[in-house]
Amino acid sequence: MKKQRNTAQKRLIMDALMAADHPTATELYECVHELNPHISKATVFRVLSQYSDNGEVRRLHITGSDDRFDATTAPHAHLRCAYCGRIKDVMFPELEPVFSAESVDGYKIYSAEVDFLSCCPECAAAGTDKGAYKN
Amino acid sequence: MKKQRNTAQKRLIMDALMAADHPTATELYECVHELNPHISKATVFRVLSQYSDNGEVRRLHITGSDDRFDATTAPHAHLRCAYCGRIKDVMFPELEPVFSAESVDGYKIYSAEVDFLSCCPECAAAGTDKGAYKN
DNA sequence: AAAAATAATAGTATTGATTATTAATATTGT
DNA sequence: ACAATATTAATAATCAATACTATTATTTTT
Repeated sequence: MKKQRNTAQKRLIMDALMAADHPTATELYECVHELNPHISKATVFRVLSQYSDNGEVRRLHITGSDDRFDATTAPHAHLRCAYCGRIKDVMFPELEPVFSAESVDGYKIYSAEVDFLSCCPECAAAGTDKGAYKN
Repeated sequence: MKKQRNTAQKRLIMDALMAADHPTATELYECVHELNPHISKATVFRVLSQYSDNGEVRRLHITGSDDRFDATTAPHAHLRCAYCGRIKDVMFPELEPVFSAESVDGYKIYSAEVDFLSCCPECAAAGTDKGAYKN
């Protein structure tokens, strides 16, 4: 792998990612663009992919949305509200064996992604829950 | 929800989906197009979305690929080989509590998706495994 | 069994996220 | 400072997914 350099753009993008909440690349671009209107969209995509390849950032493949990015690297699952779209990090004991699996059916495991489609308390309180399968 | 009709196109698409192995919509379109060259790409996307909204089909958002579709509705996780891209359905006892969770942190759970990034036995044997984080 | 109402389709155009390209700029090692 | 290498901005290109629309198929009503 090519040696990587530390640039102002990368720092800006990483800082914005840590401040943001599971943004898509495009959302992060908009965010970063306000701080430095000169930054390119392609740079955001490239830097995120680079960090993701390193394992410094996790790329989330959430159904029904573009890829999202997460600066939290400790093992955790995601709760996504089907109605308002918010995503919450979550960890509980039953997930432990899933994230620590090293081999399954002869496949060597590198990492696991666990996503729950759900209804958040706020949307439930607002009566938004239709019990849908929608995804 | 609108009442749904059972059409020749839908049957064709569903049959092809069950015969195929976690295809993307485009792959499925190509497959179906050979049997009926008159069928429209938009129809494949529409029918798959319809089934997915019903819960008859699961939509998978897999890293580095377009959405894929799975006709198997019983709870199961996916093993994806980081090198050859193959996807294998898998179920083991430790996953049971994950798929049967009904509520977490006040979020009401509708469904769970579990995906393992891995190296399949064939790619491991071929020495392809680089232990990568790549996704 | 027509007519009316509704759903689905084919074909095409459009959208929008992501990737490729390339010339210019910045960073690092010597 | 110089040479080698990595990074970037800006733009163009790609391609999955969606929107649109006129037409066709199916169901329901009369």
